[in-house]
Amino acid sequence: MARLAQVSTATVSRVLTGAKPVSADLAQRVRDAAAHLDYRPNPAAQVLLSGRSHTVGVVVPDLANPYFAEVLKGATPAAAERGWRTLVADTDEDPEVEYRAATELGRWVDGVMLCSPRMSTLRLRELATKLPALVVVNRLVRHPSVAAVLVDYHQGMTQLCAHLASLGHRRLVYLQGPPHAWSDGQRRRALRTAAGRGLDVVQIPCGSTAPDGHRVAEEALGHKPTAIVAFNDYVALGVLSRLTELGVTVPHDVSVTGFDDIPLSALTPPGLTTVAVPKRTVGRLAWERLATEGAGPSTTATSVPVELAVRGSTAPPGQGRR
Amino acid sequence: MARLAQVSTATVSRVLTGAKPVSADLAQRVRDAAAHLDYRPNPAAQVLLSGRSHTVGVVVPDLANPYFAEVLKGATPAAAERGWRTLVADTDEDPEVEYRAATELGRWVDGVMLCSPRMSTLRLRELATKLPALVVVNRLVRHPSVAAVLVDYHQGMTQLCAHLASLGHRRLVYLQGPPHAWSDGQRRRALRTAAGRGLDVVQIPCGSTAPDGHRVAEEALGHKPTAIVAFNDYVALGVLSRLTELGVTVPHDVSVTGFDDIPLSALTPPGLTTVAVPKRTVGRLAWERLATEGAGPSTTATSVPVELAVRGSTAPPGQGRR
DNA sequence: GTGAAAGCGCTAACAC
DNA sequence: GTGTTAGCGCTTTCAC
Repeated sequence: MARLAQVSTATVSRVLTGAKPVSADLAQRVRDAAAHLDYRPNPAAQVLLSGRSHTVGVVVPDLANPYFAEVLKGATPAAAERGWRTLVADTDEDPEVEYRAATELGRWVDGVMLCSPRMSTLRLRELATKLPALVVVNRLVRHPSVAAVLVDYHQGMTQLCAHLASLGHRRLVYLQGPPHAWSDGQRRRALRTAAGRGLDVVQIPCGSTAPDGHRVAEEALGHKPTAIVAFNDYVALGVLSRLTELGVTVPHDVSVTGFDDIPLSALTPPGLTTVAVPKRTVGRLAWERLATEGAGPSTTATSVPVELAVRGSTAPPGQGRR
Repeated sequence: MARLAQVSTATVSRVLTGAKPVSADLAQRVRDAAAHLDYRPNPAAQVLLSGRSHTVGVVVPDLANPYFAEVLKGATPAAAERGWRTLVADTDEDPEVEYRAATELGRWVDGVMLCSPRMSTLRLRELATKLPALVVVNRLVRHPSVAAVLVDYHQGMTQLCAHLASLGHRRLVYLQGPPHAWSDGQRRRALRTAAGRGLDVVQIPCGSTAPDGHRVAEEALGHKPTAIVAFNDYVALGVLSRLTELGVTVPHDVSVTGFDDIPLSALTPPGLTTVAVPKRTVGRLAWERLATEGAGPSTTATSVPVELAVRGSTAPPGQGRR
């Protein structure tokens, strides 16, 4: 390459990085040769020398969950705009895999974006000291070097409860999310507050997928609620399916709500009442927190607002069961 | 590190890689020091030296599509078992982004897994010469250095048609997938054969998502089919939603089929008749083809069988519309 | 069985 | 403005 252009390797580097001025003549020769050979600097050598890979690692509990896929679709293009890559790891909801994936990624990348981590706070703090930079999505971590982007689940659930209460609902069943999910805790905190205001809330363990919702729907019904509040939309879809099988009509016999607002939610008759979360925005913001690392104390968490989306799956109760 | 253990860096390397025998005494000192410092070899340096990153790049058109998320969940653990990483890129169905992503990944990784590529065959061949190794999923490429893993969509669609024909269906509407999708071509090839055997098939452009299916369902109905054959399950779910809105009963008024067998398909009443594709197996096989690169001529494509899954969304036609 | 040293490809510091 | 050189951290000769 340098030989073809008859210049030193340093000159090639200067032309390609634009770090120092090079005479027009040489610069052209270098560019011609580079184009001719389809030459690109070896990334490994660049990383070794600079210690920076311009890559951010993204760790998610489950890529098949549309929520995280969307977060990724927010983060990746935002990063690409500045010439950064994203490297994704799926942990299958396993806290141990999560920790290992983050640690290992940390050796390659300049920063890690940890989405809805299931690991303990202790290990999370450990990670903070090991990784070059860390931003956590959907989990509050009090640590000077950990940035956080938080969706306001508490506010969303509060709005959902207010909506149901205003329709006249008094008895709800809440289908809990995965264990150790911070976002589940936020939702439940809001439910406790709502319960203090006269709403009767039964909670049952469930999960985060449609099969989970399908499985527990009948049990939920056993508690005679007027509304079933699912951890997220995907779970709610499973609930709706099961209710249909059971001959229970929504919202006539029981109301159902979700959370997140995935594409199917608007379509599935009668339309799922949910809380819209700007998922791509979450991804973009998380990337930005990582990119502007050091531009200020990261102790403040970025909060992302949500919006109630009322559709056909909620209605006043009390028409009674058939 | 080497200083702490009072040995040369070469000895450290030999202990850690296990390349050459080292006396028990030294080996223990090295291991202790490594554990104490939580030492790990710098990956960039290893890559620079060896030219191998033990990383495979996976390029998919859309991560939000459960299909590709599942393929990934097949490939990643299989690769991890051998100490390999996967690096994922989402191209948003854009052939240009796809080419760039694969090319750029190729500089980092030891091989690229290109899933359902939308780019032209010409560019695909170009890629083959640029990349260290290439396996293509769901696309037939005749090139000596390109391995292929193909799902037998043709066979699946043939079975689906046979099933519908045996129920007595004579007029179908097929909702086409994304342009340039090889798998769509395979399905259509099977449909043409079926058409030659007396099945009347109307094809209309659609896409690969639930909103796509929702959008075109009414148009499909306009062709007065007794069955609607969707490109995939996700599309079919959109169709089912729209039909419900329109007061059209499945399978009484019209039968509906999907393809792929995603988790929701089994749940959604009345249960979606579809073709089950072993998605994780596809991912695993693709990884294996990449890993055993050079272990033989890659000109033969690996074919993955599929299986018809009959559920409630298909039934004999002819009860007529209400 | 062990250490010293070369060199992977690149960029920054240092001559000229 | 340009070339020469050192050195990023590792593994692999090559000597001993």
